[in-house]
Amino acid sequence: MNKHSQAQIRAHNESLVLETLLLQQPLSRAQLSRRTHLNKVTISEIVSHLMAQQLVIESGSGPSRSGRRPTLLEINAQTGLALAIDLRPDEWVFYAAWLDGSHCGQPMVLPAPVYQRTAFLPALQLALQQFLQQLPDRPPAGLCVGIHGNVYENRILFTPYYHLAELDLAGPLQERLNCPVYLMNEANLCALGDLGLGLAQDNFISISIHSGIGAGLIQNGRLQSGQQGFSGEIGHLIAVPGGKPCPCGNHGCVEQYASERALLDQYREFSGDTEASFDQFLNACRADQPAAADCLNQFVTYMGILLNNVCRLTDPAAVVLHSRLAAVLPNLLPRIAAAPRCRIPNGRLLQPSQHDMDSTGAGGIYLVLQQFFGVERLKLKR
Amino acid sequence: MNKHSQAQIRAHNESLVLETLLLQQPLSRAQLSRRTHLNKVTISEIVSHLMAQQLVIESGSGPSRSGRRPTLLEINAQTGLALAIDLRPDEWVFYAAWLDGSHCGQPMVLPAPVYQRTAFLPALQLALQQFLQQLPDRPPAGLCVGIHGNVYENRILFTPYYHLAELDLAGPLQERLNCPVYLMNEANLCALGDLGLGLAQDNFISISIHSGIGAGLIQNGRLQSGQQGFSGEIGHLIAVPGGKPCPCGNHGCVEQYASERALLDQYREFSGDTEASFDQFLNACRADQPAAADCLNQFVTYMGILLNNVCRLTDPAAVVLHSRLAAVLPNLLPRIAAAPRCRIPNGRLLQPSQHDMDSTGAGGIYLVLQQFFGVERLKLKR
DNA sequence: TGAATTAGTTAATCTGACTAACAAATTGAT
DNA sequence: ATCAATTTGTTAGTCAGATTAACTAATTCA
Repeated sequence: MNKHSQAQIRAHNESLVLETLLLQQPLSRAQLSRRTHLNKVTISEIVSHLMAQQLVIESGSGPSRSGRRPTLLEINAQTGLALAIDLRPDEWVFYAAWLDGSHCGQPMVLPAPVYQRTAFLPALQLALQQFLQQLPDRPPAGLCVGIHGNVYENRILFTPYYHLAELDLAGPLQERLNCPVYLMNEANLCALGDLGLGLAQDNFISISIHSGIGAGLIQNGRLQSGQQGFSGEIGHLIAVPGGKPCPCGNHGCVEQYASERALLDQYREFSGDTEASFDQFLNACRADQPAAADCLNQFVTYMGILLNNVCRLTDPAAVVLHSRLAAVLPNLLPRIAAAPRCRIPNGRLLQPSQHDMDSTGAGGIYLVLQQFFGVERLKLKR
Repeated sequence: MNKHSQAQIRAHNESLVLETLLLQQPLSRAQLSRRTHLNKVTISEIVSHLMAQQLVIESGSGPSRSGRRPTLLEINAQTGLALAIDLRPDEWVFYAAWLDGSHCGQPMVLPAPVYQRTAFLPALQLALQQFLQQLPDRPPAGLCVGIHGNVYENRILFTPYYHLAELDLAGPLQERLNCPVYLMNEANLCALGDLGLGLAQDNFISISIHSGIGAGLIQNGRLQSGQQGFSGEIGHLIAVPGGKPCPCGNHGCVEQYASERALLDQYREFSGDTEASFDQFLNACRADQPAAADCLNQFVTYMGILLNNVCRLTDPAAVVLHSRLAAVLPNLLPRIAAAPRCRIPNGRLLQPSQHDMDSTGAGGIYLVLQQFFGVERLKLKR
């Protein structure tokens, strides 16, 4: 708990007004007053302050059945940019959005240069510079960098692909951009992205399947990252006691059975095509080839176990699945949900991600805006 | 987010003062001012209000190196009683504590009468009446009833032992006692009890092993009970795909391998003594009998898997184990923590429960006091 | 005995939300 | 057209609660 005093009331109520606007804009002062239960007068004061800061603008007047027509208020989205970068193993993706979360231009994709550790930051700075030049000239509200690995309080603890542990990315970028910089685990960002889209409710878990398997856990509308930022490492839940060895040192981790890498290995073995690519596997799935179908059966089984375990422990309202498989195979999710071992509680949803902007990027934007506006919840405009 | 106004500031700051006192009493007004960062004057006002309510008393003066000696303040523990009941399958236990969490007399234990559903509430009312007669005559601050089963927002959804689903316990008790009544899952209460003892930090998980296996999940100092109060059902994490059938409908739930019931079944099979009791099993463990040792080996293995799965998903700072086994076998916990599959993150603690008051009861007291004082955290006096 | 120090109180000020009264704008009935 | 009814938004004044500054009270130590 923290001390409260007048100044904090004002800050809090200002955030409340912003949050309400961000979730339901456009709104008039009168509507804001009704929704926040703050007095009309208070709302007017707060709004004029926010307008002085250029955060809010009047955007015309709304309809009325009888009585004076309301002056509509909106977040002044054009005054700043939220930035996000997804540092994937194979490519770097740069995202920019206006302050309401709507895209600003297209994401920029670069093939990931494999640099030594010391060259990493300069390369990133350069790429970022290049990206910024394409953008309208607005002060950045913040930058969020999605890391495939473990991050805790802006420190990188471990990355499986690059060797970034303890490399200070945030400091130099912060200095260069003159805005806050946040580092965050990629799966956690996916969860924030789902939250921002309003796809899922206050309690859900967002599962990302790539070459590994990770998850982000949202409880009571907040991301739970655990004591050291290691929560959601569900790729290393043990699905098969004494099963296949995993680089983590254990045996039988789900990641060895249901990740893209595991599926591809399996497919290569079953099909005899030792050079097959993941895309070829996807095509084989679509074509219902027996080798691919066997792989999928196995995938469904292990996903069922994984979902059961996750749901039993945290009782989410929904599970969102981020996977190239789900995008390609429309009946995959129902199959998983119906798997005998899945046991997703009655009526709970297993749903695919629905971002047009990639989820990690959307999550980064969400985080930046959350911090910028000092707000717990908001909605990203598409 | 909620609107803030002057009245709420005062309520919040009053709670802040109470919370600080509850965690660190006795304290002087000056110390309170320093710890809460509230002004001396404000503290004096709040304290005199709390004293008028009989919640706080002056308890003498403290030492001083130089200058006026401070007047020490304490929670006025004797003005009310917190009550808790643990409705175990085999017995009912009634607890009473003063407002600082210290015991008031000994818990009352009754063998659980197996009544029909309709007779349950009258029997409970009668027993409670009897318990209250032994207690000093103070107004109850609240009553918490620990349920072995699923509870959500004071509604009982499912109980494996009694048939209490949708039976309204809270309403009638509330009316009789004239104080708030809370129903809560037993494993969740254990976790609150551990929190109250200060045994564990802000992120931990508390695992209870009886005939089944349950858990309570504390994140950021708050109990996470999931969307429908079903979180922590870890007895039904799948440890062995396609393993032993479980009444829940799945196969291979940990509960079928590491619960007291599972251990006893196993021991009866291994030892050939089909009538052995759990206490006999415990004795056999202490005596290092081969059949018992085999059971324990299996237990250690499955607990290792369970702990790995739980820790990977939620990244707790500690795991507290509530089990008769742990109390009896001092080297059991180190063995589990060292199990090859346990993978509790470096330096994280696996520790036994340390309540002298039973954990469920302590958790009930914690919940009642939390609500009574309107406070997030507090410390139970032993 | 008095200087230094700490605890707690009193009186006055400041900030922010609220109330009441009003002006402005719009609909719809006469 | 005109006026009543209704809704929006503002202005002026009040109230609650935290803060500041200046005080009294009590204690240690030289």
